[in-house]
Amino acid sequence: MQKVTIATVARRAGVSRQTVSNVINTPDVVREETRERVREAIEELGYRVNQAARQMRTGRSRLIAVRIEPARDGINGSVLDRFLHGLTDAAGLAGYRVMLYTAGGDADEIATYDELLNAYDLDAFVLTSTHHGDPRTSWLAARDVPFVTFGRPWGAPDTHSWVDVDNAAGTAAATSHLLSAGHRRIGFLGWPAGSGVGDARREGWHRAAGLSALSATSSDGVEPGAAAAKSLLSRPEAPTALVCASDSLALGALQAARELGRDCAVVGFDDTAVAQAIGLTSVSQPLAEAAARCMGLLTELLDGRAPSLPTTVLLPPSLVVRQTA
Amino acid sequence: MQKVTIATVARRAGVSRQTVSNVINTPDVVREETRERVREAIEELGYRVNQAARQMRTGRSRLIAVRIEPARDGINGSVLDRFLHGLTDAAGLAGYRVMLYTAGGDADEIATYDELLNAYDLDAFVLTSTHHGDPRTSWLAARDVPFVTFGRPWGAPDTHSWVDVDNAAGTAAATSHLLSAGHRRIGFLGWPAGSGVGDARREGWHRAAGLSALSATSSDGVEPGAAAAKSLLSRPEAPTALVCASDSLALGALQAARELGRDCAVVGFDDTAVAQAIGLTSVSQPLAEAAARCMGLLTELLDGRAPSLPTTVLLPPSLVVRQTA
DNA sequence: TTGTAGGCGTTATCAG
DNA sequence: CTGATAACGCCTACAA
Repeated sequence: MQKVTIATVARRAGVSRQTVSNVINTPDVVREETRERVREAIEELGYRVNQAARQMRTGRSRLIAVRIEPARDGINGSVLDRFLHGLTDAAGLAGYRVMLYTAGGDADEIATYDELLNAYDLDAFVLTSTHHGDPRTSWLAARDVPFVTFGRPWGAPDTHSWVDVDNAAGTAAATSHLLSAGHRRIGFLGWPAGSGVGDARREGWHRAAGLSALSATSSDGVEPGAAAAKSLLSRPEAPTALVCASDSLALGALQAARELGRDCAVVGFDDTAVAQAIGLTSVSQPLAEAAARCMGLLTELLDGRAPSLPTTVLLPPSLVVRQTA
Repeated sequence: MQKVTIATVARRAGVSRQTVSNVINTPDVVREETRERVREAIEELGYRVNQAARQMRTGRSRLIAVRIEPARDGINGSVLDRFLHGLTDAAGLAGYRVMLYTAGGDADEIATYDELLNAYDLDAFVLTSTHHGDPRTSWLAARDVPFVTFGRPWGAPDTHSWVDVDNAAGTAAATSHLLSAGHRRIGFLGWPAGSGVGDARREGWHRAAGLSALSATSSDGVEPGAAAAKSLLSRPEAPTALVCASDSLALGALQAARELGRDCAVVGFDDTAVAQAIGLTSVSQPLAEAAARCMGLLTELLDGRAPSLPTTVLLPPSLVVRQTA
């Protein structure tokens, strides 16, 4: 099977190479009849535009890059993977492909940008896990590289487009659910202040639960969560329900309650595999939609019809009610 | 910042473009001194080979493709993600990049191969989730497309290179561990016969546990696993320990034992986040190593120094002992 | 509406 | 060992 180029198609359809190119890139400029004939030839020959050649001419690769992270504590790591899947789907629909890379830290990641940009002419980046003082966004912005972030620019002005999930709304919904189930003392188990995501999750609970409610903080993980929950449940006026900043913490809370022989409703966050497996009520992020919206913003950027102001998208999470609350 | 091409470097180093190319691709053909001068120029200018141009010349893209699957039941889905991460790492080290795609089924996936091959000149594919009568391998083989599979060719002869984890050894190790802990009636909770992976996991247990041992099958999942475990534990001569084909099943078994008020040791498979979270003893697959070996086989294939016979790699899993066994 | 003439950055070929 | 030349497949002018 010989390689099929634009010339092969042209010969088959009895037109010039240029006409074939027009049919592909600017169809409306070609007469209906000719267009049809060319399309048939393309079909019959199974012709596909060669990206490398196109890229060399246009300087665009139709490739976008995303970093794949190691599955950190494993329990919450799957969030990124579901996002990745959604992004690959959405990119494919828009005629783009997703390229993966790994990086050890921000500096390492920036070096990778440089390489990817120079060697592969990447069209855009999707950044995840944004954090306070993130150097990646400013690097990209300084070079006019198109990008969107999944996660808002914590502590920085909105100088670029982003998509995020309304974390506060998630914990607020969880708290409301507990309130309407009759709970009156609803506690919060979260991370130490300073992480944007963690603070937002606390704030949503705080708003809905009222001032008198108890809270505790611990680093993420089942063990630390159990310890913190235990101290919370041992106080006078102990909460009868706990909203947690992650499924890991929620699992810890569940263990603490069991060990103490206490009945305590628990809600987690992220609706991970663990939550599904053990019947933990949890706040679920709309990851496929988030990915699709990221891709949508990106195509706007790449097609040049970018709005003058950066677009921001805040998606509401949903509560998945199971046995624990 | 102007675009830096091979010509820029050539001018800076005071040599011809070709010499620069030689320094990059066949260094030993250039005189030491010249080579050094060119290398300095490359360094100073931050020059990077343009993949698109190189690809056009050589027909090779230094890109390999992997399918990303939706996180099926979620609980076991993370296995593929860890593999993906390892592969991205290994590929980067070997100078390759990983491109992602999704597909609804085998036919859909084959159509994607065709597109990826034509449009992006992909160098190779890594297939996961091989199964009986897999049409993908024969399609690729018929077109001489380099590929390796993570998962052996079930029920077919070894006509291509593959990497797999020795599933039977994993369950055998789990069983031995239980035996040395004093258990004498060790049961197995697995999937219905027919899936290569499931059959291998059963066989390893069977070999180590002996003929008299009990087993039950159910589809994967916590609920089905609990039901099957319950019936197993209700029989006379019920097992005192259960080896399971997955962490989902193991979790079900744990629930069943608790509901029945029975003490039963349980071992899962895959060492997923759930196992880590709840302290489930589980068989762990060396996914990073599997990915690295896949990449190793691939580079052999791509560098033309492919052995005449396909290479097969069988990796031993390891048992992660936690509280449940 | 269609055809013709470069050139994108590399590398292979072949002469010096 | 080094340097000139052509070609990979496509797209953007420009001319017909």
